[in-house]
Amino acid sequence: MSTMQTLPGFRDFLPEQCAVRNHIFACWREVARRYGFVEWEGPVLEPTDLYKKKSGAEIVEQLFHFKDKGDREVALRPELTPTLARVVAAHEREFKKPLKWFSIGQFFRYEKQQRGRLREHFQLNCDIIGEADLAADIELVALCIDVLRAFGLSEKDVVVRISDREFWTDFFREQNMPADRWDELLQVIDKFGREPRERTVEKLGKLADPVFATLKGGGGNSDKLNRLIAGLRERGLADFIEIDVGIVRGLAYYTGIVFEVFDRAGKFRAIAGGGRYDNLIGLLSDGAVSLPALGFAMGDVVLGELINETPHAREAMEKAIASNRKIDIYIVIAKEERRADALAQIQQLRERGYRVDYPLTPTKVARQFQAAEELGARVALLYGDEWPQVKIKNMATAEQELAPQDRLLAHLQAQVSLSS
RNA sequence: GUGGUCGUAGCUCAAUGGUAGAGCCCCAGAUUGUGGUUCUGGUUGUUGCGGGUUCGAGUCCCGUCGGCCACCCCA
Repeated sequence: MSTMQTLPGFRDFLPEQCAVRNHIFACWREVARRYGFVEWEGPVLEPTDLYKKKSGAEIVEQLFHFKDKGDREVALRPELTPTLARVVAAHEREFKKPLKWFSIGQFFRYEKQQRGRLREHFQLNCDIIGEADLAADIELVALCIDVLRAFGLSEKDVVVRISDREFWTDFFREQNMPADRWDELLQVIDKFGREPRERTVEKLGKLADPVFATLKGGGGNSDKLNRLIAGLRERGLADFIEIDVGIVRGLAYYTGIVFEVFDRAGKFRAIAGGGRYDNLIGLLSDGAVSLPALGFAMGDVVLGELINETPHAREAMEKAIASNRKIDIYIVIAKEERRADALAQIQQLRERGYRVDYPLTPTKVARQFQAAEELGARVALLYGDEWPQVKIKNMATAEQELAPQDRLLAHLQAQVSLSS
């Protein structure tokens, strides 16, 4: 393994990729705040037991884990929910309910990488804690949809498939299945469609026929799911959702509504997923604190791929990135004798919030204008023989005017508004 | 973790078993202080790495590392 390359599944973020990532973060953060969520963060490294206990075997087998120098079994976090549950259990009395928290962070798993699945990725996590009412589920799904819409994705591009684990546990109860087999059966339903039908039949036994019938029939008779649809219809978001009782999700801790987001074309992996986990906080705190909770996560990798291949979303992103990258003013130092005067001015402009760049070493004027162009400067200020006047050039129109250097700021205010 | 496939300059790719190349990018010039154009010149490689076959290997064989695809799994 060469030290010249990244570890498999890890990425370098060169300026271009970093800009993409930051654009994604900015949209995530902006929409979460629009919904009144507040940002928090937890540690990247946790005791391995935190995940062994509650997440289910699927995740634990893929943990990036090792022993630290204190002989502790530790793991890079594969997901945020167990951390959240722990934090909330410890601090819940400090906050009014419901908590509406979001977080943007990096997560890890030790798995052979493939397109859309690396060993490291960034996720938006949005959680509501302390509200058992379905209104919270509706709010959360609406938030998830609005996050996608912030990227220019429409109901033609993405779909939220929604299900309810309670729908299945009620069903198992009716079928007189012992409760200790429910998790296992849910896993079988989760895999339905991904493995041969005979294997599913074999695993389900006498339950096979009724399960198939239910999957085919959908959740039409579920009052809860119908109320959820109605809630989203009221917000004008119904076109984004579909009821699909085949959605169960791999994690063991979900208890109620669960959902996953996919691209309509079915080209990519799941873009986001989440659901209700009313028992997890109680489980992790050994019953000390019991709070209903729900949340979803959305990763940057699949989302980035989808944006890239959805023309209108891609254009919107490129436009946002381009305008964010631009500087406001480029200082052309045409005569080195004026460098000190130029630097004094640069300092003032920067203090006022302008994005300003200039050549660090003596450079031909033509090259300096070229740099101004490439950096996206709206104006260039030329320091040279005109001193104590400064030549102001509008880069878009190529128009030039002279201004006394002590009145430069007033002249600029008319031409250059601050980049945000 | 299993199987398939690929690996040549920073990038995209050429090269019948016979001297490793092109375009782009980057850097520098085209005599005086004005822009994504043009022209000229320049840097860049242990052909992923290690073995083997051969007079001779980028090319064939084996191994290994890495990428991609499928399976597994999917936060």
